[in-house]
Amino acid sequence: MLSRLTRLFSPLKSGGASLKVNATRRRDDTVALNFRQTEILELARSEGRVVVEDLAQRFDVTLQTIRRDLAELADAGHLERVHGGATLRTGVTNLGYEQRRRMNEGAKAVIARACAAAIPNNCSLILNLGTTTEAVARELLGHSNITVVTNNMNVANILTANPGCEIMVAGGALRRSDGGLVGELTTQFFEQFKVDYAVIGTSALDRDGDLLDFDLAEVRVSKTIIRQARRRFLVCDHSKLGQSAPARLASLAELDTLFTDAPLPDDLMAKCADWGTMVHVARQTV
Amino acid sequence: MLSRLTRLFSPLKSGGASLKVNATRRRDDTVALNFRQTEILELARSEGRVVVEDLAQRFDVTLQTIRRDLAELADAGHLERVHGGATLRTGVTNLGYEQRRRMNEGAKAVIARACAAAIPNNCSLILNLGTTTEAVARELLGHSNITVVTNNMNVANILTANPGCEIMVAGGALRRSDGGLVGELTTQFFEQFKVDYAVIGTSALDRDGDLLDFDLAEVRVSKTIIRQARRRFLVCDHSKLGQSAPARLASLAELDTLFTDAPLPDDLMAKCADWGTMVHVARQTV
DNA sequence: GCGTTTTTGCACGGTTTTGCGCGAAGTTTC
DNA sequence: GAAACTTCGCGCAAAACCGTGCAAAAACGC
Repeated sequence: MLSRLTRLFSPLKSGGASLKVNATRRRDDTVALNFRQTEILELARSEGRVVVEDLAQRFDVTLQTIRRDLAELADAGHLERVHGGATLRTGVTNLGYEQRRRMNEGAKAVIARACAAAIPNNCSLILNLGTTTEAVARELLGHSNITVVTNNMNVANILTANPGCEIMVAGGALRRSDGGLVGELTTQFFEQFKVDYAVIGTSALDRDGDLLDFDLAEVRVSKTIIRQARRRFLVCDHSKLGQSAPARLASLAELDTLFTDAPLPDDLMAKCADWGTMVHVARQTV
Repeated sequence: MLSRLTRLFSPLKSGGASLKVNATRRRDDTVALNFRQTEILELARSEGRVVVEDLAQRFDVTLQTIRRDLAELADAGHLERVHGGATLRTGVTNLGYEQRRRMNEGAKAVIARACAAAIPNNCSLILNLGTTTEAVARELLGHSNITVVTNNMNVANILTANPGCEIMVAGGALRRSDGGLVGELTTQFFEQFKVDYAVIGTSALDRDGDLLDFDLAEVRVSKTIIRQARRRFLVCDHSKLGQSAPARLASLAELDTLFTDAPLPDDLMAKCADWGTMVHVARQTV
């Protein structure tokens, strides 16, 4: 812990003529990053963190080389070095949230990929709160000429890496726990838009096909989002199935497509067929 | 084969002092790229980067030739040379902002400290764009029970570390270069608030006491911020003095206090006295 | 065709980057 | 709280990469 703080307060040493720098120095004292460093930064931006060992393997270089890269990126203020790797410097680091993000990481990724594949270029969409919608943002990094409206600061951060994406951040009260913007003002903000697609997540999906959540303020925002979109996608991994939460957000009946990673129970499947809600079960591509 | 095609692309070699440049020089001092260079540039644009070795193989020329090409493309400002190849200039990294943040780092810190000292606990305030206002946010980490409304994502990130601070993020279009939220929607958002203090920065402060900036959209937002606050603080280090920028944001006359790090010229000082604008010159504490 | 200009290839010395070994610092476990 | 294990940073030597001068080759103008 202390080590992290020391790091924050040590950039003075790089202020003057720093010695061996593994990247070419420009006139203006900024540094042109080499290939690997650029890519590491991209990775960090999309994943939120990078691990020394993984990077070494990925680029087929030794650990020392990666460490040098990370040290430079940290010096330049782009990353924050931590034991074993590096993270983005964004302050929104909530332990519980990080944990939730890692849960079913693989499942979320395949769901997100399927969802992103259903979203064309040249369109507008809303991404709301949730770790799965963040995964969708990551999969949208390759899309071009899209406008994304979001109340999720993490989504906004991720999508800055995509120059072909205009980002509109919704106003509102910032929730520290997950970087979410919620409240009356957020609702008002979304009311000023009408987009082609909405991608929403949920805390729970019960047997009746109802989407449930814990925070009433968040639910109000989500309801508005659903209202302001032409097509509505739900991204939701199997762990949410059969769970419960106090606030009702919507019914699957109101949505166009559900992207998930495991087949629904037969009765729910039948209901979806009734409602005309498509169900897309994404499969792990080994 | 390719070398023969090169011919086709080297017109107008009309004289001028010929340096040793591997591309023909035109009257207007721009350079006509040869066939290979054009294609390299295209490749770079589509791939994001090019590798010396790959290019040499692709064009069936030696490494030196490619290096010469890249050197020229870099000279012309089209590419950024890095070890082993070259990347697009507008890479993923938005330097420039980092750089600005580091300029006069010390001065900004003392200015920010003075400004934060003038802000009590239990109040509401707006922090707008600018690296100096970010410094203020850092100095506000110790305050308690404050509400901060901001259109600066960095400020929001910084203040998440202060649990005694409610953060309201303004909605709007996200500007990648500095994490700023600007535009009509941002203005609308601020119009819904009335706060105790506004802390604003500026790109330039001229001899007439006018605050100037480059981006008109940003200026509109700033004007609104000034209107929605009971007391207005300007934080502005000495490097901004006497600078110029196209858009007029406000006059010192409209502000309550200026926090800076060097005394103003006498005439401007007199004007401030006239206007009742306090000037607080913060001193470096060794 | 012949002189001139431009471009390319080759050789060489200098610079940057990388890998390796080692002691120090940090993290985990019991 | 101490031992076992990782991870880290640094110095040094090898390897890869870079720029430059010079001569051969190609293309051009007339």
